[in-house]
Amino acid sequence: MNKAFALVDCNNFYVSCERVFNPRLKHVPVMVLSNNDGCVVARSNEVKALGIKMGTPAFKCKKLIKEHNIQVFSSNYTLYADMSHRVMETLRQFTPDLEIYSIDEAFLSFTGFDLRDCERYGQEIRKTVYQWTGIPVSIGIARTKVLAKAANEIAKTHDKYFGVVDFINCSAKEIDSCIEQLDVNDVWGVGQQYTKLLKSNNIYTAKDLKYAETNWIRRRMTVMGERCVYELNGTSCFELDRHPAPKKGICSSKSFGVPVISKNDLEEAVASYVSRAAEKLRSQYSYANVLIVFITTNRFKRDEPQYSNSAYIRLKEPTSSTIDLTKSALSALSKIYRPGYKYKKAGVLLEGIHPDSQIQLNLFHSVNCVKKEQTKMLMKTIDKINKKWGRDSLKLATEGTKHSWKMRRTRLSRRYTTNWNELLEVCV
DNA sequence: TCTGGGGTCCTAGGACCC
DNA sequence: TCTGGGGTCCTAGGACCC
Repeated sequence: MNKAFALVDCNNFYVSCERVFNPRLKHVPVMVLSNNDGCVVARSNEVKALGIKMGTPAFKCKKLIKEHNIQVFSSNYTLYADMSHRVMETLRQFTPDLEIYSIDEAFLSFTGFDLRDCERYGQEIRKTVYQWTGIPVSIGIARTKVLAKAANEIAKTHDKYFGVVDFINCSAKEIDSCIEQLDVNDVWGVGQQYTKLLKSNNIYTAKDLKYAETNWIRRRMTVMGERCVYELNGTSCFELDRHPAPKKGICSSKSFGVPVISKNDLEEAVASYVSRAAEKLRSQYSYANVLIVFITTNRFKRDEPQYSNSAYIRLKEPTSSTIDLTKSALSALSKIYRPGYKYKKAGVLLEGIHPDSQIQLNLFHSVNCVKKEQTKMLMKTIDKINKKWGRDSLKLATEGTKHSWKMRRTRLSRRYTTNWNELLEVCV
């Protein structure tokens, strides 16, 4: 059967989340910053119109913020994650056959639907998501994922389509004239490097790429590039990924709000990051046997002494215990820590990840099965308590309590949907 | 003063195996 | 003078995504 995909993408997602609970933000310029209030990661249309690019450091747009009274927010991931969940659950009402692709995007399978009605389905979805969650979305519908992405891009940038672009009921000629307006950089899978390469070879738009020579594309952009060209031509190469595989690598890292100098502070931070990573590891029922710890100074401060290093540890035995992982991480940190530097960032990576049902024990390492079982129960209990009473209700002492290095979030909105003390107040 | 965080896939090359 | 063929696994590096 011919496949059909709809890509539902939330418009300016983080900004839209802020607007749901603060109507005063409608029709005024709004932006959301990354961790540490560092870079711009979400912009309302008004901010986009001012020419502020995604990823711009906040301090570089200070003047524009003041001039245009841009409303600025720190990232409120608790709120965004909960709103995302609500949007996805709403989409699930239309079909259980969907892939949650990112915090603000999902592919829906329309295969088997009466495809003459695509446009109407799209409008219905848009209306319902807005009514139930307050989040505006755009929808692209096509025979392949890459084309659905392209249709979505067009829906988002041209008001005349009212948020839904359906390529399935378009002729090839109509599709061509649409994707001719799309910069090749806006094609899913074409990033900065490939854009440079393509443009220097006279491939400027999505349409140019569609008709490019596939052998050349394969040679220069690997098999992924070739698949992308096929998808633009309507031949589906990427399936709906309904059950995402467990992660092969888990990373937890963050920049510090203030430069960190003391080893003790660094240890606290690393222990906290291990704790986050181990939680993620256990939530997908896996063990890891490789741990990497890295620390680095602020690379933007050229006049300050620079140092960065990482330590790789192959664990004697795979584990998911925060206690075991923390011990290894701290001994790794000791090896690379050098006093006298101003550290800006630290992180922990877990690799060599396998399901906890397929664990390879070490022949030369005595196994204390009772202790193993006890640790497993302990971790389970900690996870349960933290789930019920909030993150960090129970943690290792090594993680510290002061966290003087924690990230800066000076413009944080409330956790309107997940915390009783932060509910929206309405004055009548 | 101030520059994010967390992932994926593909390829080439080396070590090693029979 | 002559030096196989066919694999797997691992790692590093480079591209991409949101």
